[in-house]
Amino acid sequence: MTELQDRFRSVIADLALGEVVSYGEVARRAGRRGAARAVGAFLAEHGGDLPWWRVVRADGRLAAHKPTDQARRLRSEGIEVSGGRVLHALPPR
DNA sequence: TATATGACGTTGC
DNA sequence: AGCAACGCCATAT
Repeated sequence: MTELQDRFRSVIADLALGEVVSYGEVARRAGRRGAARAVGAFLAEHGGDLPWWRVVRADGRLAAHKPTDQARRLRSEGIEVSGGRVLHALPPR
């Protein structure tokens, strides 16, 4: 586990219930602005014990591989999901 | 070193 | 809204 991965893990582990952030936001909070893809790569192997479902794309779309599972988990936390998108927040900027 | 890849992001058409 | 190009960062080969 590299130090960068450790920071990613920390940021994601600290996400509160119902708190949804983008991959880019996670990278930013970890001090690696722009490393959104790296966040995805990290979750791909060490995402087992982390709340990976609270991480979505910048436009609100859900993760590409397990969208249904993610939608189910998000809804169980009170977050509205429709058309594979999180409505709640994430307005374009 | 160099190239390819992907749970991404932005911009422009 | 949807799509295609790039750009970007870390890894794997």
